[in-house]
This record gives sequence, structure tokens and C-alpha cells, in this order.
Amino acid sequence: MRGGKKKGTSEDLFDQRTQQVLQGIIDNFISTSEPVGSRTLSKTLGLSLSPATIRNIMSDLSDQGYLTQVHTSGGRIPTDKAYRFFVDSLVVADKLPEQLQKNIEEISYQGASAVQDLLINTSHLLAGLTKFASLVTAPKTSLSRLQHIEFIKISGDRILVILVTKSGLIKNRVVECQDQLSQEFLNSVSGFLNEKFKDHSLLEIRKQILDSMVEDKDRYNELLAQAIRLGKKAFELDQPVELFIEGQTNLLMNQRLHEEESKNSLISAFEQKSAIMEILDQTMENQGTRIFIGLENELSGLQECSLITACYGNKHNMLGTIGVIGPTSMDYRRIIPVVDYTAKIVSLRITSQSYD
Amino acid sequence: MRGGKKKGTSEDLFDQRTQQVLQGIIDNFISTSEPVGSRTLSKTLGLSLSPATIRNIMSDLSDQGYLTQVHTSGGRIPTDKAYRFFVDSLVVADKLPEQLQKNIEEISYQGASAVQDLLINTSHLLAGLTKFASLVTAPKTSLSRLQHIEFIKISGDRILVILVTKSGLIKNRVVECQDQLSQEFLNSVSGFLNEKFKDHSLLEIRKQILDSMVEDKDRYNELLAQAIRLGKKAFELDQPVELFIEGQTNLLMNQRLHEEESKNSLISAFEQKSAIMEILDQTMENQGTRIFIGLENELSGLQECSLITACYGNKHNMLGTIGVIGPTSMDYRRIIPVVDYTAKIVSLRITSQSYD
DNA sequence: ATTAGCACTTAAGCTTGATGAGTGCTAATT
DNA sequence: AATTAGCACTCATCAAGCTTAAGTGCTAAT
Repeated sequence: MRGGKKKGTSEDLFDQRTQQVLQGIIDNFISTSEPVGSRTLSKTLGLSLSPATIRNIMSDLSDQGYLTQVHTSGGRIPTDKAYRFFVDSLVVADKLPEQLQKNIEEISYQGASAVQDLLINTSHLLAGLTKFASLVTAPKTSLSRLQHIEFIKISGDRILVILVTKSGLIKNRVVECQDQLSQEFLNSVSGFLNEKFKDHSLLEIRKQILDSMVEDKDRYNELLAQAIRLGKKAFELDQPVELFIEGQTNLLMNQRLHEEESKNSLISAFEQKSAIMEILDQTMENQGTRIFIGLENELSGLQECSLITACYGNKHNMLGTIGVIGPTSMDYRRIIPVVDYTAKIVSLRITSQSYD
Repeated sequence: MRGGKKKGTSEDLFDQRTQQVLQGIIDNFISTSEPVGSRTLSKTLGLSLSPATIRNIMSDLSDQGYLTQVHTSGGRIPTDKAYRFFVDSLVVADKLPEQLQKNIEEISYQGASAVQDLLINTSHLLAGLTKFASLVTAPKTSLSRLQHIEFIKISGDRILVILVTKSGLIKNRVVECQDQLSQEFLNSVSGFLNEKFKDHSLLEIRKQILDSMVEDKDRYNELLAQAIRLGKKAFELDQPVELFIEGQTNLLMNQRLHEEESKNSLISAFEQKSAIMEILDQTMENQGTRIFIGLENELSGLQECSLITACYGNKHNMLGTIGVIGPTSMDYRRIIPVVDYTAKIVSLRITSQSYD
């Protein structure tokens, strides 16, 4: 819960000048990473105000929790609250420079014929453009709907299962099978499964198969029985957290996070992939770009960072999320449009590759 | 240069005591990362030698290039040459503690049905056990021999190509195709290719296909023509450097590499994946564990590190390489057996999963 | 309402000196 | 001849004291 605008009094509604000062401090801090003082501000800011006046304003801002001092003297730095205000008042994000647009559009033109490759490319691109860490989740398999399933016998007792989802994801796994099944037989099994389950979600299919196993225990029909047995193996929940992270080293080398301790907690945060997944999953509920600043992050290791996410999807659904993790003092005006536009392009590409 | 033991040739053959001193310095430095001085050594070393004597010995070792001083006073540290000597004289590597053996043997028992998964698991395990960065290369596709190829029509103009190699690698890619081909037709194409090319190396297949294209330009045979056309797409060289790296952050957080500069050069080294691949490929020539210490590394970013590699393979061939990158002052006695044993286990697993 | 002026605070940079671990050399000891 | 004790010397590290520059809050003048 944030942004209590109109809280009791008009605590958060400052006049234009105050806002400009806050803006100035944030801008200054984002570009220098140094605490900014009244003198500097009086010079850099366009307004002709003396340091003293600015001091008064800054004092007010401190009282309201928008600024803090690292030490008694030595300038002030913006708090999470300040960034939040700043971001919220960014009504229109900057337009993305054309060069960047082009860079982003190039995604997937380098041999990304499969969705997985597209996502890896995206992750790489985001890390490169932002110089922070990037996150990309793959479309949730269990919610995807079946496009095609195929069994290929590759040796006496091994069968390769290939599973293509509507969203364009291709999965393969090898299952072992004690019975000797001929390729012809496997074909009829996959034919059966395709016919029966095409367009159903994998989750649903799994459930139906498990139900069938109870019902048809007696196995009067050999094909059906094998289909169910193979199907069970094929659709077994194998969800090795599908999350691509790149550029962690970027972030660690970033001069703005110098304390050894915060670096370590960041690393351990990255190791909790499933926790990150969960957070990203939540962002899928409402589409559009979302921003989590500092303490707004649930994961403790990220509480000195900001997370910017956006969803991608096709005509029907949001499928996954892309995001960037950087220092709270990142250049939001630049990063937000990058994430935003990248999500758009990924959506576009994935639409052209998915099968509904 | 004092007491130059028989100078001329035998520069490197020191008596037992000298060797013990060197050993002591290396051990000490490996465990503390601090320069070690004569006093400390006189105490920790079992021999009852006065610091002065030890100083003399150390002075000799310095002359011969086995030790250097970071500054005039303040102890000495081993050079690459010292580590090299140390490693070479490790005739028998330590036996691996049973617990570790078990850990390693667990590789692949967590849902690694495919070779790719096995390799990812391996990489993860190595990074975890050593706390350094791990490298794992996938079997070279182009040298692998064909086990099975299959085409699956997944939408009007898209065909999924699945390629299984003898070594157990599974590759899939989607190709687009302007002609409308029925699944039956695709089956006969794959049947044809399987029959004709089974057991041939992919490289060879590619060459033969290209040759055929020249020969059979006139396409008297529709099946053959399509087979060649599809085959060309399927076997096109798509070798997105198959190298798994993990634990880079481990290495960067490692206190032994503190200079900002060396960290940056390390990161850029990791970015040159193809250069790393090349080095690892070279190690496949002679099997067994190989060790590159400091400047012995060709890649400049790694010249403050040591690289330890070992190959894995099946009955017939060496297929790929696994390795670890850590500081030159790593605990070789511990790390070498880990890499060694891991390679053995990977070989074992991959043998049980490959098809020859 | 704004600003100038002033006393106060503090991080960072600099010098200084003491400490301690280490060195090389030489002379005494074994 | 090999080893060791002794000594003068080097140098990183640390703490103490000092200065500087940038900043702050407050009050009184504009």
C-alpha cells in the first residue's frame, strides 16, 4: 500500500517549486550518486534561489520523508518515497531514442526460431542495454494449451516425448519404458492424445489423465491404457523454474552498490529463483509496467534495489514477464521505456510464433 | 645468489628441505591468502629451523623465481612457477572424501533425463562444491553421429525438426517452409534421411547434402528434392556456442581477487565464450585432468586465475570438457580430485544415455 | 517571503609517529 | 660449512591530530 495522496492533510502536495527542487535532487543524485547539497543545487537548478532558501525547502522535504542525510553535513539523498513520487509523476515516459528502438527490434532476428531462444535473446539484450540484471520468465507451461504431442522411439526402451504448446514452447524429455513399443504403436498413441487433448491446458490434461487412471483400471483397451500410461509420464509436472537471469555481474560491479553485505544478500536473492518467479508471476495480474522501489520489494535481498517489470503475451493471454533489477537510484526515465518497449516487441514476436 | 646448488642445469632440483619450505609457504598462503614470512614459517613448519635459515632458503627460492615479495618487507607469496611445481609434484591427488563422492554421484538423479540437463546439473554442482566458476561444454554437435531425425508439422508452414545424436543430445528447431507438406510426406522424408544418414556425423551429412544439391539440381525425384531441401535446413550449422558457465559471482565475491581491474578483465573474459570454448576444445586432445596456472592461460582475463579441466566421453570418444576457474591460490589438492571425479561420473552417466 | 551571515558539524585528506612483521647482512656458534 | 643470533633497515598499517571544504540550522536583516 503506497501513495496515500490526500492523506489527512496535504502532506504530499507541495507547490511547484518544492517539486522542482526534489526533481533536481533526484536528477542530480541519479547522475552522480553523490549526496547533493544546497549550494550545488542552487547553481544547477535553473531557478534563481539562494542556497538558504533551498535549505529551507530541503528541510521541509526531509521532514516529510523524501530526503535523508547520510551524515549531519554532506548533502541529502532521495529516499524510496522520493523515487516513488518521482516515478508516479512521470506521466509520460520519455520516448525511446530510435537507435534503442532498433536495437530492441533486432531481438529474435538472430536465429531465434523457437520461443526459448527469443527469451534468452531478450534477457541478454535487456542486461546489455541497461547494464543491470535482467529477468525473463518463460510462459507458464501448465497453463499453456496443447498444440501437439509426439513420441519418438530412439532406442529399445527409450522414448522421446515432444510437446509443443500453443504459445510456441517446445519441450522434450526422454522417458524410459519397459514394454517394447513399436513406432507405429507410438504414433497411434500420440494421434489419440492429440485428438483428445488438443487445445486443452496441460494442467487440465494432467488432471484428466489421472482421473482416467482410476476409472479405466481394468484396461480393456490396450491402446487407451498405454496412451494413459505414456501420457502420464509425458505430462508429469516437470517445471524446472523457467527463469532466465543475466547480468548479475553487471549489477555487482555497479559502483552504486558497494557494501559487501548488500552484495551478498543480492546474490542470495538471485539464488532463490522460485521466490523471484513468484514475484514476477504476481505482476502478471495487471498488465503494464510495474515498478518496485527499494523496500517495496518483498524479497529482502532486493530491498536496496528497484525492480521494473512488464508483461508480454499474445492476443489471448499474458504469458510471462520481463524485468530489470538495478539500484534504486537508476535512471528511471531511461530504463522504464526500455523495459516497456522490449515487452511490446516480445509480445509481437511471440504472437507471430504461437499457434492460436 | 648464494649456495647455487650445482647451478647450470639442475636449477629446479632442490633438496628436500627447500622443497618442504616451499610447500609450507604454498600451504600457508593457500589457506590464509596473506604473504608468509620467515618467522611464521619457522613456527608452523614442523622442522626446527630458525627464521634466519628459512630466510636464506626463501632468498634462494626468490632468486629462482618461485617466490615474490609484494613489498620490501611483509613476507613472500608463491609465483605461478611455484604452483606449477607444487601441482606437478602432487603425484597422487588426495582421495576424495566419501561425502563429496556421494554428492557428485547424485548428479543427474534429479530429473536429468536428457544430456543437456545432466550438463547443467554438472555445472551447478561444480560451482557449488568449489565455490568458484564452473565451465561445461556440450558434446560437439557437428562431430556427433546421427541417431534419429524427425519432422513434425506444427502449423501450416512451420515444421519442427528434431535431431537426436548418438551421444544423446537432443536438438530442436523450427523451420518455415513455403510448400504445404503433409505429415505423411514429412514422415517419408525423415525415413529416407534416417536410413541414408544414420551413424554418419552431422558434419559429414551436411557436406553430402550440399554436394547432392549440386548434383541433383534437376530434381527428377520430388521426395529426394524435398529431403535435401529440408535436410539442408535441418543440418545447417547452428552452433550457438554450447557452453554452460556458472558461479561467476562466486569468483567475483572471492576475497582473493580484490583489484577492481582484475575483476573487470575476468568479466570480459567470461563474455568471450567462444574463446573459452576454443581453449576447452584444445584440452580434449589429451584426456585426463589438465591444469593451467596464471600466465599459462592464453586468455588474458584469466591470467590471475587457474583453470582446471577434465574431459568426459563415452566408450568411443571424448565428447566434451568440464572445468573450474579459480584464483591461482586455490586449494589444488581439493579441487583437482573434485574435477577429476566429476568428469568420471559424467562419462558414466552419458554412456548410459547415449546410443552406441 | 527571501536572503545574508554566522556558528556548528562532519567526511575526507594530510601529516606524523609508533608498531610490528619482515628483510639482508655479518659475525658468532656449532 | 651450515646454522643461528643480532642488528640495522624497510615498509604497510594504524591511530592521532590537523586542516579543508561542503554542508547544515538558525536568526536577523532585507
